Parts: sequence; structure tokens; C-alpha cells
Amino acid sequence: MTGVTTAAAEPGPDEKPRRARGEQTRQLILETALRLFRERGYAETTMRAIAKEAGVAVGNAYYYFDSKEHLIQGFYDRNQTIHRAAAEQVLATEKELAPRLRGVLHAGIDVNEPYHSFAATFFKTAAEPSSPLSPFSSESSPAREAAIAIFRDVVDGSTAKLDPELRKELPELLWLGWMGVILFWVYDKSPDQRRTRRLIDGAVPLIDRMVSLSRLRVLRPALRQVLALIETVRKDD
Amino acid sequence: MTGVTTAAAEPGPDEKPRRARGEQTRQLILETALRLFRERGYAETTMRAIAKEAGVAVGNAYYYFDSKEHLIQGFYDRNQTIHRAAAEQVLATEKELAPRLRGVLHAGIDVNEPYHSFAATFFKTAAEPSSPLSPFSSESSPAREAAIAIFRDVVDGSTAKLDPELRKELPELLWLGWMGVILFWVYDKSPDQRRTRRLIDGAVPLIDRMVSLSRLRVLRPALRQVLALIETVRKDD
DNA sequence: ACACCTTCTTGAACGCGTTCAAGTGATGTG
DNA sequence: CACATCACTTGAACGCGTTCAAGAAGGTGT
Repeated sequence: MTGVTTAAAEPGPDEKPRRARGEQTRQLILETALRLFRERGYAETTMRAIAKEAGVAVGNAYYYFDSKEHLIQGFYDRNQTIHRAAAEQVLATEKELAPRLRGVLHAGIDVNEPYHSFAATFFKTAAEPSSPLSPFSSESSPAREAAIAIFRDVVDGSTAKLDPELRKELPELLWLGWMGVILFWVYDKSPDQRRTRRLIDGAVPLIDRMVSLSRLRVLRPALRQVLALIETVRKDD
Repeated sequence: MTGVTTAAAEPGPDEKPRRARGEQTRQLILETALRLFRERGYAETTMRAIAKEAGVAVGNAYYYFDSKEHLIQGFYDRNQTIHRAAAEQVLATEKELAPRLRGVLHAGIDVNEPYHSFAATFFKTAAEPSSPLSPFSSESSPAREAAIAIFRDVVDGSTAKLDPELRKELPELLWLGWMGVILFWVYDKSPDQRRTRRLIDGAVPLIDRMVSLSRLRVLRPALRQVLALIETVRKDD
């Protein structure tokens, strides 16, 4: 048995008990790893190099992280936190839906920008459905919920008036869109990922317009159809 | 350099010359590999096992295929061909947009169904932007074009009347949607991937309706906006 | 002080994908 | 027929992620 898995059955963070020394070593390994990932790239950074640079044995890294991929979870969580903070800054000043959404999306790209080349490899591992790193996996469910919560703030705090049913679903839809933007960004080879910025700037007014249009009488049936489809697909069996 | 790619047709660039014996060995290795992938899964099949089963040395496999991942390209091409054939069957009988699209999508899932568990791992490697297997890579551009061509047939052969600008873009958009369906399918853990079928059955009428609605005067500006966005994002710089 | 238990650390060893210098054998050339 | 050329084949070797039996370090109860 590998023993150290990251998620306990309980929602609480009562993982395997860990003392101060252990926590320190864990952080040391994680920070060293992320630094080397940034400096040399993911594939080029070996577990041996991480261990050596951190001054520990290879096996020790595996005591705290189930695999090399699991080190990415640290990166994942860290950026999530920073994005949340940057988003709150935006949401505190902007009140209309479009600028709120635009600000949050650009902030998300800002946060990830330094890791663009490395994020590609990261995405590869996250794309595997069975991987705990997948954004759809149950193991990363807390992180996903936190990300969706940002978009709930975007919607709920805005002055936009919209169908209550749509309002309920919109945060998750926006998060899905955000995943799409990230996917686009990962593949974006234009300088400074300009195309991704253009995609955001173009898509946000479009979404804003569609949300407004959703209250038109002609579009009512179409909207119901969309919501019904979401409902149908969400069912697990 | 790498030289050996799959293109069966003659117009390919000057590949490495290959004699009859070589072609035979190549096929033997590929078929053995795909069989073992199906039987044991991708990760569990080692290059040593493939070589042993095929009765050649490990190094020989690397003479014909740049990497283990490149063996997947064979699988990829094969299913693409089968899907195309199945799609033509559908397109020969159905004349309206919705059933044409629905038939083609279901046919695509049918083709891939036997490989659902293995396709997940396959997807992982395909998701890496730098991978030649990525559906967006230039190396798989012929395969992508072939796939888009199917959706061009879906649109062009249908009786649906739609904006000429939209008509031009729709095939590529539908292909993008198909990639989304595939992504959903890979993650779909419901029995027989029922949810994916429901997604198709629900999304097709929706798309059909939206295509019709796109001719409404109120939606005209929104449509132009969508098309402008596509134009903006497509530019490479 | 001692024994005991849990947390933490070690590094050799395993099997993997991949590489490469060295070969084998068929074909074309004089 | 010799010989050079080029397609093809080999398997040992390399570096990688990962595992695991063994033990060290530190806390707790007696």
C-alpha cells in the first residue's frame, strides 16, 4: 500500500497526522519542485534532482507525494488561491456583469502566465480522467467548488437581471467556459498569448449579450431547452 | 529525421524509402501493439512485450515508430476511416440537418465504444499541445481536415437554410463540438456511456434550433458578433 | 530511566521507455 | 564475382519514476 493518499473520507482536513518537522520537509520539497519546474520545465526536472536540491533522499519525496504528478497539485492550489485574491480585488470595484467577468478571466490568465510552457505538460497529466488531478475528478472537487464559487460571486454580485433558473446554472457554465479558455490558452502559441486575451475580450460581451437576450420571449423555449439538457446530462446513471 | 509517418497515400513528402520486408515488419509491430493495447490497456503494455510478441528486438520497434505514443496514431487513423464510412451511410439516407448531425455523432461514439477504457489513456497523451497526436497539432492536420470534412458534408448536404457566413463556419464549429463530445465521453463513467448519448440527443435539437434562430432579425447582431470573434481569434499573431 | 509506538528518512533496486554502436543481409554497380 | 551501399535488425546500456525493507528520530506512558 502506498499509504499516504491526499483525501480522507471526511471533508475535514484531518489527513494523516503530521508534525511540525514533517510539514516543514513537505513544504521544502514542494517549493523546490515548483522552482525547478519553473526553471527547467516539468519533464526535464527529475525526482532525483528535486531530492538532491532539497537535500533529502528520493524516497522522502514519495513519503509526502504519491507521485511526481501529485506535486502539481501544489501548483494548482497555490494559483487557485492567488486567482481568488485577484478576483476579489476586481469584484470589489466592478458592479456590472461584463467587466466583472472580464476582470476575473484576465486575472486568471495573469496568474498562470509565468507557467505557460510548464502548464502544457501539467495539462497533459490533468487530462487523464482517472488522474486525481483532473478538474472533473472527485479528488479535486474542493478546488473545483472553490473555482465555481468565484463565478458565483461574479454573477450574484452583479447588477444584471436574469432568469432565476439561468442564474442558478450560470456560475457552473462560466466555470466550464473558463476551463475552455484555459484549454485554449494552453494551446495558444501567439506572443504573450495574445489570442487568449482577444478571445476573452470578444467572448465576454457576447456572453453578456446572450444573458440579456435570454429574457426575450422568442428565446424563452430555447433557454428552457438548454436548462433541460443540463439537467438531463447531469444525472449520474 | 523522424521520417516515418503514417500517410498511406503517395502524395506524401519524400518519406524514407521502404522495401517490402520493412513494410511487413512495420505492420506486424503495429498490429501486435494495437492488439495488446486492446487486451491489456495502454500503460500495461510494454514496448518489450510488443517486441517479444512480434518476435523482434525492442530497438526494431523504434526503427519504425518514434515512440510508444506514435503507435497510437495507427489506432487514430483507423477509427477515423471507419467513422467516415459509417457517416456516409447516414448521410446517404438523411436529408435534414438534425438527423444528419445526430447520426454522425452517434456513429462516432459507436466506433470508439470498444476502446472506451483505453481511449482515456490515449486522450491523456493526445492532450499535450506539443504532442504530434494532439488534434490541434500540425502533424495531425490531415486527420483533422478529414474530420471537419465529415461535418461539412453534414451541413452542405442538408436542406437547412442558413446564413452563408454561418454556413462557412459551421463545419469547424461542429467539429469543435464533436471534440467536446469526445471529451465528455472520455470522462463518462455511466453504464454504456449513456450520458454521452443523452448529451448528443439533447444537444442536436438545440443546435438545430439555434441555427434556425440565427436567421431572426433580433439575433442578427449577436450572430455577427460570434462570427467576428471567430475571425479575431483565428488570426495567428 | 526504559520500552514502545508513530512519524519520518534513507538509498539500493526494479521495470519502464528510449538510444545507439555494432552488426546482418539484400541490392545495385564495376 | 567482389564490393560498396543502404535498409534493416540487434540487445546492452542509460536515465527515468517508483517501491520498499530497513532504520533513525522524536514523542509518550510508566
